[in-house]
Amino acid sequence: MTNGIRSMQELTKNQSLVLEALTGAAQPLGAYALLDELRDHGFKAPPQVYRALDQLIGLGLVHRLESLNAWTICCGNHHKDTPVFAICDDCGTVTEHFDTQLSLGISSLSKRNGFVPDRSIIEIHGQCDKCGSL
Amino acid sequence: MTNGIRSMQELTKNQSLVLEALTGAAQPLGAYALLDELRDHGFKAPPQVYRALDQLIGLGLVHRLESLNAWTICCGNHHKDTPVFAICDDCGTVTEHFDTQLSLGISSLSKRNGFVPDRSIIEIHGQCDKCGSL
DNA sequence: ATTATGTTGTTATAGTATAACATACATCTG
DNA sequence: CAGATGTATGTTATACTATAACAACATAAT
Repeated sequence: MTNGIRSMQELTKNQSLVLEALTGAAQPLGAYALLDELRDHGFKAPPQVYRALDQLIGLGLVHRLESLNAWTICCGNHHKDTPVFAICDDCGTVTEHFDTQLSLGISSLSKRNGFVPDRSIIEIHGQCDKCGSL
Repeated sequence: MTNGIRSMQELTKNQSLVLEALTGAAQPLGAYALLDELRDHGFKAPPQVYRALDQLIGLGLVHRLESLNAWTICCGNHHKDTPVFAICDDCGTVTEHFDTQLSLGISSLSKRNGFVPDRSIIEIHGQCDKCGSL
């Protein structure tokens, strides 16, 4: 299986291009923003972007922000913990956090309700440090 | 102002129709599912649905599920608290919860980072009670 | 080599949401 | 009342987001 081997060694060209574009961005990018940025590198159609994004998510290198329809790089190796995103509605900046209390809260609430959690989404909209103090 | 008065007394026709459709549904509904259900009642175009949904959300009667692109009725008067949704990926059932630990966690994390929270999204995907025990 | 399998490219289309303008209707003001 | 204002609603058109389906290509195993 080519994919299993490659995932250990390196990313495909498309995966690398998408990851670099996201890394260079100050904010999360939408799929079509990525497509536009990567046309010079040979990208021509949405599926190329969506596939690379799905694969990068599978590798834990990228997150999707559900409330923005956008993607951002994963900062760190906290795989398995639920990431928490603070999204500034003024300047668009998004920061990623990990929080034990929130992770435990998800587990606890799930257990209490007989629910088996698989993946959780926590996104906080508001004003960031900078924008809040203006 | 008509709206201020009406919001105290009653919903507009479109708002009522959308709310009833959501109340009668076993699961969250998408905007176009609502549109189809309400064509018999005179609905003809998406904006009618989206406007009613926005208004109902403003009134605290309806929630949007960001990870499903769908809407559901709000169960209760917990206005101000962050709702937590448990979404069964097997049967599609969604339950709404309120959790002090999670609410405090959101506040705490925000304060720690100088973030001013406005609205938060917590959605847990997994298997519900029923589906998990099959 | 040939088949089987998986990955990528490409076209077409499906699904979700909103802009923009038209119309109607109620309330306020002179 | 007449006109101004504000909101809600209807309607058309379009923008934005995502995936299905098939073709082309590459790779690995038999």
